[in-house]
Amino acid sequence: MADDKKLTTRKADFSAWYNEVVLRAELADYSPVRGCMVIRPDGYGIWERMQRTLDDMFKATGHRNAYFPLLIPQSFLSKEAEHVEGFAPELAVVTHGGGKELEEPLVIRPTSETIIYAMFAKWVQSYRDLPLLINQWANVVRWEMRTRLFLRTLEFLWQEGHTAHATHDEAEEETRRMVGIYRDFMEGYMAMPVITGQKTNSERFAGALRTYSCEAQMQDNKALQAGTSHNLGQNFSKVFELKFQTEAGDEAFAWNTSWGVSTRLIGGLVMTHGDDKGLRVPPLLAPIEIVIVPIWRTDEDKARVFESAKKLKTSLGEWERREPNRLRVHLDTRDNMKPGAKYYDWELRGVPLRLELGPRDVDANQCVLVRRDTGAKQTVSLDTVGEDAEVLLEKIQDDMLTAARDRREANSIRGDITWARFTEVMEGEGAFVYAGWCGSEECERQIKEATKATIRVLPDEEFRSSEPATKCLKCGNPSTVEALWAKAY
RNA sequence: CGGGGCGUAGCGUAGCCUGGUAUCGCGCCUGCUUUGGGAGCAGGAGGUCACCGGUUCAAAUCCGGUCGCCCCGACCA
Repeated sequence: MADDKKLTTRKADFSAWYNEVVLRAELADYSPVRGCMVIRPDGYGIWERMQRTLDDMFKATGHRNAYFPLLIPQSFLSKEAEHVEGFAPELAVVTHGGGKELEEPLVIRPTSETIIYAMFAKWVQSYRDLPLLINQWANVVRWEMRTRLFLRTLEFLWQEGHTAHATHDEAEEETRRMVGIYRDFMEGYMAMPVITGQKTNSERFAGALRTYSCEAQMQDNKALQAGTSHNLGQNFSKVFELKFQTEAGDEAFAWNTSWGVSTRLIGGLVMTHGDDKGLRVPPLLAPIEIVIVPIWRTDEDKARVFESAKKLKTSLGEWERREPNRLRVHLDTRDNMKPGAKYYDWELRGVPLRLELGPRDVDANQCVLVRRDTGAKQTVSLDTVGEDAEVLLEKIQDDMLTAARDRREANSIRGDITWARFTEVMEGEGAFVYAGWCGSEECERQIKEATKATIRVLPDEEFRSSEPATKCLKCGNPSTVEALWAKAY
């Protein structure tokens, strides 16, 4: 780095840029164990806001939290054939406990379907016990070969929802409902637009009937699978004997769903909104929404600027918002840094709104508000700064979503596309390509082999092209469904 | 697991080829002056040179081995 104050630019090296932002904004740090990470307070603060919001959304749709154990008997994993096949390569297995070799090894959960449905089987007897709507916040372990901060680590934090229903249709409805909730969260809070749709069989969750996904486009035009929701059918209920007596008195297997999002979302946030100055956090998820930077020249100035700044922090902190939350304000009192250095520091950390207050401002009963997303400055009266800040924060939130959506659309290609053009795009800048697909796994496989692009989803109706491609991207046969192709994280 | 790179102060590094007890920058501490876009000066603290073994009067440096981490590929939320 020629100038170690500056970040590597996104254009020069996107993945170096990403690592630098995560480390320097103090979201996370490497741990002594390969592939594991420490989530630092600034990163965890974002996660806590995500958790709180999602948790409220889950509760509002009737789900309740519970906690299931970290350790699962190995035999449980083996019961569902596809499931064990899918997860076997990445399991961490505990073979010893209390100084002795265990009779049956225990796996550290890579996901909790098996233990949860085994328990559900004990709890459900009658259709009156359904639906059973459970969520848990937990850590899971998957022994990945290649790891990246937040995006892929050996251990990560997530929530996994698990439900049991009396009918297929109810389970399907639940599966779709949760995709909708995820989408609302990602767009409404993260300002990260997503394409929703169904996964092809090759990308389906191990053991599911169908998998739906929310796919976001990162600034390098690669797709990030941001959340998934699975209709598990009766695959797990059959092997764990999750049965119930129907209203008519028959015995039936329950229908299950599971759905999850993880700390990977934080990586998505960085790669959606970050710029060459650092992180940009959407206001609704920002642990600090407004940072006050006081400016002074003399001791006398310092005293009255600080006094004014403290009052401002208090009054903003008590400002009523549309939600029961208050404005989250931080006053930067560090006296060993010049204001300019503080600006760079808070820009790196992504605080959405900066409030500059100097002697001249105090005299004039005003302050300067600076948007992190656009850099735009405006001078406002101290009498109205609460309203002004609130309006600006809402605007920033909206504008960030719009900007991200515009960028995604500018990097999307629709309609029939030649194979030559497709490979050129995937080898170059990349894009979301809505192309025709004949439905054969062979074409899907060949395209992946040739270009590393995969079908991210078969998009839901509202995302499909008004004039979709007519021919399969690979074989040229008539297209049976429109598919969204992209390289993925 | 293949390919590449790197381990020297909290961080980033020079020194290694050609052996002689470690350089510089940032950060940190103290003081003074500063503060509206990355402050200046002066003084100061901070090191098992990743680890183990070997060669040598002498090893960060040469030789052998081990470990770890990062990056790029095959698998993945």
